Amino acid sequence: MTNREVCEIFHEIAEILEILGENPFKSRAYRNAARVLENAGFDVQDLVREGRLEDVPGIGSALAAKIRELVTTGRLAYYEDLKQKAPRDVLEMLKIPGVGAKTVQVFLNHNITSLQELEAAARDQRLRELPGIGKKTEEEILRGLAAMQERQKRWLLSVASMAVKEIGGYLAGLDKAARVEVAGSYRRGRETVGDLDFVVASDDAPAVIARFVDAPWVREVVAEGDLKATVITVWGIQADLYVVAPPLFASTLHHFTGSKEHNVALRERARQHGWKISEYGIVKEEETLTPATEEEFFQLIGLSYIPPEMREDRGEIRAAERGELPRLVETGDIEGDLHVHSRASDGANTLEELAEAAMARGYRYLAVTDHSRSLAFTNGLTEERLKEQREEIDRLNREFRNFRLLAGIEVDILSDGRLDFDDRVLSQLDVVVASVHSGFRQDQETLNRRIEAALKNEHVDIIGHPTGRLISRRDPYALDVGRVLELAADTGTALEINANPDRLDLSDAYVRQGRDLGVRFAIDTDAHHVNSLDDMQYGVLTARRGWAQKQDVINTLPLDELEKWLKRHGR
DNA sequence: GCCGTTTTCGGCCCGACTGTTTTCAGTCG
Repeated sequence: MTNREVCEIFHEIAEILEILGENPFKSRAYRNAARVLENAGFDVQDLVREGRLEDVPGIGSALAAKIRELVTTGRLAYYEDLKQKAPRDVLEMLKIPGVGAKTVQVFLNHNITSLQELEAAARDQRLRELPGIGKKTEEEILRGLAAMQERQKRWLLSVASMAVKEIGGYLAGLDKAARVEVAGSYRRGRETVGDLDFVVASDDAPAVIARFVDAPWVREVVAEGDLKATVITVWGIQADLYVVAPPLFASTLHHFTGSKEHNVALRERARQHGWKISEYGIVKEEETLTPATEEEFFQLIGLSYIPPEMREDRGEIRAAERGELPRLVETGDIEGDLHVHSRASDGANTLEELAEAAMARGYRYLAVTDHSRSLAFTNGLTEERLKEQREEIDRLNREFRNFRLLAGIEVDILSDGRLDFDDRVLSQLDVVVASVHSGFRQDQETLNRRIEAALKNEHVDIIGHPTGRLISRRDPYALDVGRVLELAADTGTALEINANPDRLDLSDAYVRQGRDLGVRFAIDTDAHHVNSLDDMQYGVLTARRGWAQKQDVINTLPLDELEKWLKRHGR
């Protein structure tokens, strides 16, 4: 029983309790405990073994007993009972927009106990007979049922980014908009976002709202009020707009940047001091303070500035109280990219084009790391072709000033754990990235052996996309990542934060875990085209979400220090 | 169900929008 499995069960229990009309604070307690476990750096099984469950804030005697039962028997009688009362199909009803626990209660009281029955009742116009439900709600439910698949979708950061540029540009162009900022999970740099939130400062809210719902990229207006509006865009992604008077901009921006958990924790803390926090500012002793900036906002409540990427209630508030927040790595710290492909394997560009693009981005170096021979479908390089490429790189480097192409390889970690080139070949290269591209379905033991062999090879500098996941398309390999992190800290091998928005691998949570162990990272784009060099921003966001600092990331090093690191790195 | 410089009992984050109501509950972020 993993942390994640316990969390899922707790979340489900919380939903069932709400539908059953139990004490709302009880379901909150389950949710809260689930969230603590999700973000925890520990394994519940260890805590159970060590009898330390109750030391975890949010877990008292009752929840501890339930976790113990789950971990030791794999089942939970209480949960089995609850499931009888509200089967999964009923919980699905909560996913319909506008339908919450109270509405589901009404359905259950009128013998509507499945999505099918719900749809039938709506079609027969029987729903509108129920208390608190009218014609509009009935229609909304029918629409919601039809769009359920689509609406649950989350969007990759790269897709959201395109929409943000368009919408942000449009809003910024409005006369009445004094300030425009994107908020929400996009601003926090989450790997996927469910919708987009914009905050605009204006003295004329109605005018801004009117232009927003009337924009050319609006497909459907979901809600329209005096201060906020919600639309579905032509790209399918939902966009929310909040318009406030200029003095309230910073408070509102903070509020809608979230996360929800961060906000709740912050308000809870404020309440303990006798203050009150809302999007309208901070109330201290009857006086409402409206900070001009987010920096001032945090200052007013006795905290140092918490960057958006850290606002997840994962310990950032306590760190800010103590002035112990890390100084997160920034895009401007990046001196070069250590994993890109050229035309020699499956990339699109020549070495010159790659070098030029790197220099245009202010980089001091770029490692060309084409695939190795065994990846035939990528036109992987043989030893001979690798040698030719090295010669061309040497020739080009003689012409560059303040820039260096590094000769590298993305060497395949073969199914049996050997590398695709022997040590003699690898030792002649500047940078060696080792990655798994086959045998994804092997068992955990085998996969760990393969990666561990690569980590222990003294010529390997970086493990590429360490867990192999593709966001919302392919799960990670069955890897014990904890063990990989520990070994990487030991051997001094860097782990990649692959910046490709489909990968973001390592993920933010693993970065955080690795950082605490002293792992070094390389933020690489794995670009197959010069345009993808710009993906670096997503990798940096992920690193920041994992609390990584400049010194945790090897490609922030100036060239001479990087070369020293590549030669030694801790061995 | 948790928790305690206000508490071992009585609290537990805050406000806008919508629809169904005639003053508010439910939902959402």
